[in-house]
Amino acid sequence: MLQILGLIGSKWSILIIGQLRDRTLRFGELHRTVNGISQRMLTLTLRQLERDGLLTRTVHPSVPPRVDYTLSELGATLLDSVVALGEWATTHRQEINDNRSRYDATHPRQPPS
Amino acid sequence: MLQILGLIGSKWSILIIGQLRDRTLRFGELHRTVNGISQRMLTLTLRQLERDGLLTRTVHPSVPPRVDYTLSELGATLLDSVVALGEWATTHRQEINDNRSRYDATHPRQPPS
DNA sequence: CGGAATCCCGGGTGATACTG
DNA sequence: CAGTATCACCCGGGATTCCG
Repeated sequence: MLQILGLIGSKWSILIIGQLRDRTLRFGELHRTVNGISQRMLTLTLRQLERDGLLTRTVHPSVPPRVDYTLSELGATLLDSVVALGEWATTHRQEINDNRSRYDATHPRQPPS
Repeated sequence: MLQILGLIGSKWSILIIGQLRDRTLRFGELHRTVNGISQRMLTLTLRQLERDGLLTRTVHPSVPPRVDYTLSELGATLLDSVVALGEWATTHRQEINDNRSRYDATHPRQPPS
């Protein structure tokens, strides 16, 4: 259970699954569309998602190489929840940032001596 | 956006919010019901959730001390997504574990020399 | 193009002990 | 009971370089 949540927990997993919502994407396309992810983390996260069977990895034996990533059926069952999470984050982003600012203002880290 | 997802991302956040689904809990109760969390991580995660305004922390000036944690309105708006995620994890737990085993069996870490 | 390998740092996390 | 403090470690994650 903890491991399963750990998988979902990765913000990168959420973003990647969100990107594959309704289309197949290549490695480079994911790299460009997933904001701020490094090549390393993209590779590692994709491997993990593949291992868990949430997406399928298709290698086209061409030159130059081409690798496609598509949500599996299992991955698709996660879509609704993931999309909901993403929308929640977008919707309440400002509110949360405000809360953080207010909290930080009223809870000084180093109580003034 | 990334920070917001990072917040949700924590498996502990998901589990804690799930526990507070329909009731107020004390620190010790959370410690007992959230499987495998250390006291330290429980404290830190609760602080973070409080900072973001997802839950409210109420200190009762009694002896012994008593601290109650309750979902805020904002936190409640996350409930549906979080609960859905939890149910998904429970439902597909076995399937994912099978996928992992199969993957590991067919993708040796050290290719036999 | 789509990785794998290596180096390296910061911080996330657990264990333990102490406190109001 | 509900934390805080401290130490120590592991690993998530970036930067860089090399490969098929």
